[in-house]
Amino acid sequence: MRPVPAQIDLPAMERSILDFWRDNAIFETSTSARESGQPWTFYEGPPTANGMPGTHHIEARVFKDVFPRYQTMKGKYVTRKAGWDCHGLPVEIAVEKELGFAGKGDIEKYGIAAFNDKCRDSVTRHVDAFTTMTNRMGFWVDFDQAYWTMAPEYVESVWWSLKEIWKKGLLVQDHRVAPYCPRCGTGLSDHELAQGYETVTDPSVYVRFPVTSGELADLGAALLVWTTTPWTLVSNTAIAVNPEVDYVVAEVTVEDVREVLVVAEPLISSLTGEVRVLKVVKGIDLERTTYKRPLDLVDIPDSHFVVLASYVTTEDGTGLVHQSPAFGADDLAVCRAYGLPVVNPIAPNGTFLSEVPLVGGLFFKDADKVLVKELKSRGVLYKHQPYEHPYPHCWRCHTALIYYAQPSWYIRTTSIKDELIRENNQTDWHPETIKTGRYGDWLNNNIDWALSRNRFWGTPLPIWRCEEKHEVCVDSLAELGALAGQELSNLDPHRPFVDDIHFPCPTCGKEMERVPEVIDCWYDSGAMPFAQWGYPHKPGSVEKFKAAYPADFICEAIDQTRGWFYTLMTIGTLVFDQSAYKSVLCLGHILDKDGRKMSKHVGNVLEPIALMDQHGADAVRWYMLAAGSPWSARRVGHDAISDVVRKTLLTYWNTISFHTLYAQSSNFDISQIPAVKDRSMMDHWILSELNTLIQEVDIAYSEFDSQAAGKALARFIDDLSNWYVRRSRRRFWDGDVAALGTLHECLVTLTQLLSPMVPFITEHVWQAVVRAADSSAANSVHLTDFPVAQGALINLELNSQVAMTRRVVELGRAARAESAIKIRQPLQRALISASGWAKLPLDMKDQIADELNVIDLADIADAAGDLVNISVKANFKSLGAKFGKEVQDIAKAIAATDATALVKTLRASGTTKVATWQIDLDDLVITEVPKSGWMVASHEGESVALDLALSQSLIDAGYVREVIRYIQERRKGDGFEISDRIKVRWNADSSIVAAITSAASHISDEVLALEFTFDASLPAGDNELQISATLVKA
RNA sequence: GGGCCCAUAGCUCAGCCUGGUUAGAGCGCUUCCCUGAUAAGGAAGAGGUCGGUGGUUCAAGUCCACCUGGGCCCA
Repeated sequence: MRPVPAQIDLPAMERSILDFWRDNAIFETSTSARESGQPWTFYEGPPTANGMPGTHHIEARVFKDVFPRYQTMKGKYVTRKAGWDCHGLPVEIAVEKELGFAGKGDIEKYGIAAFNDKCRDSVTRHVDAFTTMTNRMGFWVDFDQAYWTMAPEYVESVWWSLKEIWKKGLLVQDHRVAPYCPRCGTGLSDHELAQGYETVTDPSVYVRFPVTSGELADLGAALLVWTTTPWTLVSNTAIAVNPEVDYVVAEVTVEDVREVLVVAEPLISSLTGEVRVLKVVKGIDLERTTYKRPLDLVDIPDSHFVVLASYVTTEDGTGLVHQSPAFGADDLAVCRAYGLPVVNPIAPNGTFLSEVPLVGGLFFKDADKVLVKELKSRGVLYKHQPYEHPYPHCWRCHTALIYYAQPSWYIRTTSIKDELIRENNQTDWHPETIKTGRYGDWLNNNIDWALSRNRFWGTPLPIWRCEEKHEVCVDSLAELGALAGQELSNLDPHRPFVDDIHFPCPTCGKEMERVPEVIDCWYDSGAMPFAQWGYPHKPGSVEKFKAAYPADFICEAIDQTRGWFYTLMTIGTLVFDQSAYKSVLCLGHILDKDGRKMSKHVGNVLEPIALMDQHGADAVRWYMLAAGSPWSARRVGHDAISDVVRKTLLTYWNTISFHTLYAQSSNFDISQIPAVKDRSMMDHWILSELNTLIQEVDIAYSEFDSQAAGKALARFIDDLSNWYVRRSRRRFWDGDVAALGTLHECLVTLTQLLSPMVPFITEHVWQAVVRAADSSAANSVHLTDFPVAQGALINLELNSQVAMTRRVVELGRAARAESAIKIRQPLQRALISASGWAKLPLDMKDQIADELNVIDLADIADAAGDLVNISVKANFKSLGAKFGKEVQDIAKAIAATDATALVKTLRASGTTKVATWQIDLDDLVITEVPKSGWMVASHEGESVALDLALSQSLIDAGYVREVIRYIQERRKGDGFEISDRIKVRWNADSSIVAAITSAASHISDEVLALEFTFDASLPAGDNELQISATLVKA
């Protein structure tokens, strides 16, 4: 067995393990060896390669690593194909910044081909950084087979799926309301939008909309509507009310002028004057009520009635919201549901179309003043006041943005809502609350997927159109080539090259050209289950796809609920009528040590490689997996990481080091380990705990609960190190092969159980300890099978007895500390009170006596008799269940009763009456402590009492312990090996010489002395008993 | 503005589903002990208005409502 140093430099060790894995192709072997196993499918959510990796990337990647490793050990065939998300606005923005561009115009001037080349370069650069970090952290994923969403075969696969959707009629062009800068003539992304909010003061107007049908019309009522954008009234199409809200029809009288207005009941205060409520109507009952619009400047057919919309609130305004679908996303969605037309009287430059009366040619914002005046003159303006609110402006030119309907391509996901909900119900979410919570809500309120982007670096939308609006959707370069009558199989399927392909319309013969948009890059990543194989075009892809769909496991952070989790499920359901994954682990985010989100701007980002080089990748991994709930947001800092390392990983390491120390000195040979039945109770206990642990960890891993696995493993490491090893030390000194063998077996299994979480240190241990002792062991811990629990070795009673033993020892130590008598000083006896004490095996009682350095142990009940003080307390849990609200009175009655007599009666007869209540033993919490002369420690009904009386023989025995300890310390200080035999000459204070001399042979045995000679000429030692000694190797 | 999640010791977190009267663990700090694992191990102490306010209940960290702060997603 190779010697294992007591200290370990985790980062250095990890580098050598990385070399070992690479040189011996361990990852490749771990999967290829399982090729005949049942597949267990993992999908890698591709990181967007638009920036450098951060510590939050480690988080998801640790979880993506640990469960595939576990499943591999369980015999499953788990391939792990890497992937890179290459397209999208973030990449474009990074490149624009690099080139110093200020907008889309600059890109067009620069040339789309050249710009896209730059994007491609940028992606490649960042992929390298991700690869380095991924390797360093020990995430096993196959980079050689990685899919790239910008690869031609990937793009063609995406095209194929889009055509499938298009053929179903679910990929259509429609309007989309998006923020738009009328000066720059461009839409803005959300990201850009966030940078440009400014506080402005707009006119807010309350306007009357007279009802023209039904009972309300007979009353002469008008709907009262509030808006901060009077210019949108030109295109008023409908009025929305909340179906759940109560609306009042109120008669309002001001200076003898009387009118009837409708507002939401909670907002009745928006009415001024004398108000009399005529009736109350639910919003839902107002549906389709027609009204006369205040302005009739443009033609809007088949409209102007009340619609229902749950987004309408009663926070401000009147609870009736005017709808202008060209200028509001909510408005558009609501009006579309009612089949209302989208009328847009504003030109792309932000001015009203010239043919619009009154405001034609005016900039939209400037029209407000004119329109308010007009409303006033028409007598429909009820109130008018300035309103201050944040409003988005263009971050480049500070022009007020306009929410503006632009043509956009949609996937009609709303039409498969039921299927999505069905698939979601069959999905195994971790944590479960996401299924019905955040994600379920999102599906229930599903809106169509706005798929297109007016950008450059993305998968081009494969739709060609002629001027007659005939459409062709293309599923591959081959199909495109056939249509265009040219060989295109080597065409780069990106802009601008695909834009250059034109062909005659199959329907009318006119020339077709591609629509200008590219698609949302979220579609790219959501298409990875099939596109990673180039399905269905690439040879072999059909088989590969079928074997790996859907995934057994995916894992990302919580922000992916509307990102990848959604696009995967949606595309899968659209194309294959089945979600792309069965189980999904949804992680919380990583925050900095103060609970703030990590951002470059704040400067609190932890650089991942530096973090791992400081603490070790295993340390960071263990922290991510086992500290705190994976699904809650968690803080990460240096101190937090080094804590968990010390506590768990170094304790594990110390145990390994201890084992090798004694295994080496006694030539430990695994073939000599005795059968389990021939081993001691301690061995049986730790093997019982070990097999319990296997079951616990197996279940935890299979349920994706790394925290539970980590907790169980940490507890076992503590049991092993701080109880089994500690209590068995003498056996290790003696080279007891049963003890060494048991510890070895525990460490082998423990190393395997730990290996998915901390693959480096466990590999190191496997090589240095396991393979060194057993030439038949696998080449790597990661090539082993997951341990199988032996039920026959689990003994729960033994487990709980040892747990009790440890609790009693803890109490004893507390009493010792309190008494100020050091543990080296033996005591005559201790009294124990603990349920189950009588049945405790002698072995364990001996251990307690040994730990506490006490000669006799006795049950408090037997030994103490009247020496015991008994106190009782009401057990509210059991009393509450029986007597309900009377418990307080019973508790008082119990407190007033003589405790000793009460317990005596109860112990004799099992039940008794306190005042008028019949109670039994379970209704009391009994604490027994000895009376004076004893040192007592108690906790939760268990007590240990120490007899502090010291006889001369006890004191002498204490001296002997002092001498033994002194010589042991000298052995270590003088640099003797643990097995060296020595000769000792000693001296000590004259008062203790006799006691030591009479214990000479015992002392000699303990310190491995062949000679133990008193020598009065030695100078007195610098300690309380003046002990001194010289040690010579024998 | 809306939805969801979170808030417990100086720090990192259990406990909450299923309410029970002394709220735990680890780290850190102070003191002490043990030592043939020693840059380890053990004990004690200090440290908590369980984010706030109301409510339900004999009893609330735990259940309910609202509020505050943080996070995520969406506007």
